Order: sequence, then C-alpha cells, then structure tokens
Amino acid sequence: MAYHHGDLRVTLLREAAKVVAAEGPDALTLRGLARRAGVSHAAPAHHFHDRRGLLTALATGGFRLLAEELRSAPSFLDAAVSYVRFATGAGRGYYLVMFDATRIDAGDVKLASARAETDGALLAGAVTVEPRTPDAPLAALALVHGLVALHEAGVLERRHPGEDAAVLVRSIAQILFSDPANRQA
Amino acid sequence: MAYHHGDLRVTLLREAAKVVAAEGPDALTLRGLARRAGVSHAAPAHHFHDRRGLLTALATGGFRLLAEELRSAPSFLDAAVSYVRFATGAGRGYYLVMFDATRIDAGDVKLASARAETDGALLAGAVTVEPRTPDAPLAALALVHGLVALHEAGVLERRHPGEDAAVLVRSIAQILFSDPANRQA
DNA sequence: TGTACATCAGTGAACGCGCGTTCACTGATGTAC
DNA sequence: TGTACATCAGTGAACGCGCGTTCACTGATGTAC
Repeated sequence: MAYHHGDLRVTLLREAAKVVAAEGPDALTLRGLARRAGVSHAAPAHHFHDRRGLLTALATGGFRLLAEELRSAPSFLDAAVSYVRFATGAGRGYYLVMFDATRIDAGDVKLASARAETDGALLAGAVTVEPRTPDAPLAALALVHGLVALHEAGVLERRHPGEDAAVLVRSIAQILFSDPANRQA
Repeated sequence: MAYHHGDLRVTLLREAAKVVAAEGPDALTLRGLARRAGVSHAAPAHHFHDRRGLLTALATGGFRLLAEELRSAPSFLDAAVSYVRFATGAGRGYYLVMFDATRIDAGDVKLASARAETDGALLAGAVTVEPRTPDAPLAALALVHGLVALHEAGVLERRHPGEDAAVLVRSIAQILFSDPANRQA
C-alpha cells in the first residue's frame, strides 16, 4: 500500500456523500470515513481540519454540482425537475447537508460562493416565470425545496405511492406557473 | 426535594422542545435532559425507553399541537400562516423533529395517528383551494413546508431580510391559489 | 545527472469525554380489605 | 381507621463504547541548483 493515497480528499468527499445518503449526516464520522478509505483515522482531519469542516466541504461540493445541473436545464420547468432529481437521486448525500445550518459552517467563504452560484442559476430560470410578481421566484424555490423535503420525509411516498418526485414536480409547477420557454412543448 | 417529580414526562418533553429549538436535535441527550429537569440521568429512559423513543414522543406531541392550530384556522390561507408560524415560532423545537425520518421511529402507532390528524387538518383546508386540480393540495403542502425549510436554512433571511416568514407565506400563497373562504377579505 | 532540502501527506499512539444503557435498589403512592 | 401489599417513579453506580482531537513522527514528492 502506497504511503500517499494520491487523491484522498476527493475520495473522502465521495465516500462521505455515500454515507450521508445511506445513513444520514449523523452517521458520518471522521473515523468511519477513514476506515472506508483504508487510511489512518487521523488522515481526514488533515484535509478538513474537523468534522464541521468536512460537512462544510461536502455541502460546498454539492452546491457546485447542483449549479452545474441547473445551468444545463433549458427552461425553468426543466431546472425544477433537475433540482428535485439531484436532491433525491445522485446528489442526495450532498443535498442532505447543504441546507443543514446546524452542521455546516455558514461563514465559510467557499461555501458562500458555491451557494451563490446555485442561487443564481436557479433564479435565472425562475424570474422568467409567469405570473411575474416579485415573490414568484421565492415561491418557485419554496415549491421545489418543499417537494424534496416531503419526499425525504416519506410524505410523498405515502400520498403518491410509486410516483417519481421529479415527475411530480413538473406537473405541480405547471399548475402554478406558466413557463414562457416551455410554451411550445 | 420530593422523590417523585409528579409530572416528569411532560416536563421532559417541554424541555426537549426548548433544547431542540435552541441547539438542534443532535444536542438533545437523555443525560442533558435529566440535568435540566433536576433528575437522575436514568430517569428519562424510564419514560421514553431510549433516545429514539424520546424524539418520537416529541414529534408526536408536535403533530398534535400543529393539528390543533390548523383546525382553528378559518380558511386555507390562515391555516398556511398558522403552519409557518408554528414551525418557525413556538413549535420550532417540535417541528425540527417531526419530519426527521432518520431520528424518529416511523413505525410508532401514536406517531402515525398524530401525523394523520395533522394531515387531515391541513388537507381539509387545501382541497377547497383553486385551481381544484388533484395535485393542488400537494402543491400547497410543498409550499408551506418548503417555506419553513428555507427559513430554517437562512435563505429567507438572506433574500428577504427582516420579513416575517408567516406573512410571506400569505402573500405567496395568494399568488398561487385563490381561497374561496377568503374571498370577501 | 545527481544531491540537498523544503514541503506535504499520512501514521499511530494517546488523551479525555459524554454518552446510552443496564440493573438492583429504594422511596412514594394508591388500593383492597 | 388502620394495615398489608402491589405498583409505579426515580436513583446511583457501573459498564463499555466510539468519538474528536492532538502531536511528534515518518515516508514520499517535488524543486532548486
């Protein structure tokens, strides 16, 4: 076994996302993560300083990934779908931590900039939406975020068994908003 | 000091809600709670069996309180406001735990019935809403729940500084839904 | 091409901590007769 | 009115656990000359 892992930081973050997705943020420990990566238990602290630093880095990575997703969506409705799909699918381990104010360091500079990136990407789509009231973008955000939260809490599964959250969001958003970029569809 | 506390179970739940509101669910420990209540550290286990039992009982109490609030709201819009006010105000310590599937025992009977009570109360208002599409109640639920989550995450404060979440929900819900019971207002 | 050296990544032992849980117990309360 | 007894509520000592964090260290890597 090589003394230097080579890509430990990236590996740790990827494993962390898996752990969080599978067992929740509480189950994420520096020691457990080290075990998964096959590395000494003190190694993670080397990269993230402490547990809070790890979670903050995880959230930061999540915001970047989500921003990427949102930017590649051609319309607001598609962005909403991407958002929900990210949060409930591949990005779940990140998302579960991204808005958890008690566990991450809100003052972190990289986190703030990554979050701003995501906010911008989401807002860019939401402002084009009808009705064009000042609070409509916020309503749109509350809607997608809320839908994800309901999915996470099992409410969606209880009320709409077998349905895909990402599909649901489209039909719901369509009730509430008309999206100019989607008009021809 | 009397050997018997007399009302320990109730006291513990009330203190638990305070702790959760102030420091988050992770900060809630059986031992800490016992300390707050001025009681031996093993006493809480007597009432709630274990930590998960305590959190489940806390969530159950929260659903009951919320259902009460919702039932006394004269219209859907008022119910939405009550919901957000509960979740961000006096009921915050409960709410933070009520939808936390990783921390409570989803199979608990009392929890399920209390939750059903709340669902019923919320739905009763939401079905009267326009547009009367099948998914509109879900959209309404996602909206209020999402708004609370955004408030919790600090997004609301960042985007609408100084504004009251409970007031915001009214104006947002008004954009999206028209409420027959509120038509004369 | 070789060497010296600074820097960086990861190690492993050690620490103290607060926690959840168990358990035999004791004090208080209420009920039956 | 008194007594016996069951039941319930809370005690306190003990256990083992995994954790985060610190620290002096060593192995590897890259860079300057």
